[in-house]
Amino acid sequence: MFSKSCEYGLRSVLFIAQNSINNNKVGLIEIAKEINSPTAFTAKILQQLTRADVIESSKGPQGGFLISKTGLKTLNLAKVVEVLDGDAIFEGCGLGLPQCDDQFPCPVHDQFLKVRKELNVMLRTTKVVDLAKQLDGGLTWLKRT
Amino acid sequence: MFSKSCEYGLRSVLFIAQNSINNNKVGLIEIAKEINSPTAFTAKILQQLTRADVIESSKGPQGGFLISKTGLKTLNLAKVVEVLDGDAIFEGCGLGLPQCDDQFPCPVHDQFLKVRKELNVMLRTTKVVDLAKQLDGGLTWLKRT
DNA sequence: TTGATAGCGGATGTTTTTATCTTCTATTAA
DNA sequence: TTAATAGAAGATAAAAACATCCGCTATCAA
Repeated sequence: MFSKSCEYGLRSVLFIAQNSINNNKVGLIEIAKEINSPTAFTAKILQQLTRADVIESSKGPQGGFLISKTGLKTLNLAKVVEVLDGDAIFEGCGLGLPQCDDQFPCPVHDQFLKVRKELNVMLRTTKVVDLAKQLDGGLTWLKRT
Repeated sequence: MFSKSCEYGLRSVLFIAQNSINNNKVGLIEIAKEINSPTAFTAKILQQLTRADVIESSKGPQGGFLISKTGLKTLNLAKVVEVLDGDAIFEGCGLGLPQCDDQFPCPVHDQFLKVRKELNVMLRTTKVVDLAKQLDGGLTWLKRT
């Protein structure tokens, strides 16, 4: 469904969000360890998310990553996916045809339009902060303890 | 959503099905040309589909690919996707977590379960033969003429 | 002010996916 | 029976995705 980058990105964002709720900044090493991802690769992804203003970073000792209170209010899954995987999953033709649109639909156009729309709505309406709260409450897991 | 292999595979199957409806066998060159795919790569994909009994092939002059009448009756999109992309799209965790299940759900488990289920139902209930008929009737396109 | 820390950015390496090339075998028709 | 056709299969190559390494810069605390 998503690229590895996007999976690591989503997991990172959720873990950072969980910590930001508790006013806690988290560093790269801790993030990679906690979401079980390759450290250096995760660093690249966090850089992308920082540049896109999805998360904030600070350098130096006691540095790390966080999501601001205002950021938490609006951040949804779609934004993270968009930054890391682009809009292919939202827009692209199911059969990979470049010329497929409503006027010249591919054979699976209608079927995919419906499913993709549902995915889009789900990603757009699912707020990171809500998932982070469930995670913090022990209702969901990023890693088997 | 799907790999390139799977996209080419689905397009091939639909084109072969359209021809099989009209009792027409089609060769590799024609398929690749008609669905706008790299010929040699498409050959590999057709081999996979042949081995999996999704399509049938015959060698030599007048050889080519086809889908039998009985095959057409039952073939759906899910089968093709399964052969070429495996079941990751149906089963895998949205965040790529290996230990994610109903008992230890990841933060997006419920949301993805729903979307994935819809995708699964859509792929299983969409019959290749019906899409092929629409294609044959000029209602949908695999290639802009 | 200086040393340690931690993120940044460019270069590099590995693996997987995508794609091609070549040789072989089965089939058909003349 | 033979020449041409067309798919099968293995080796090879190119591109993209995944991942690492290393020197740099900003920051904080002593």
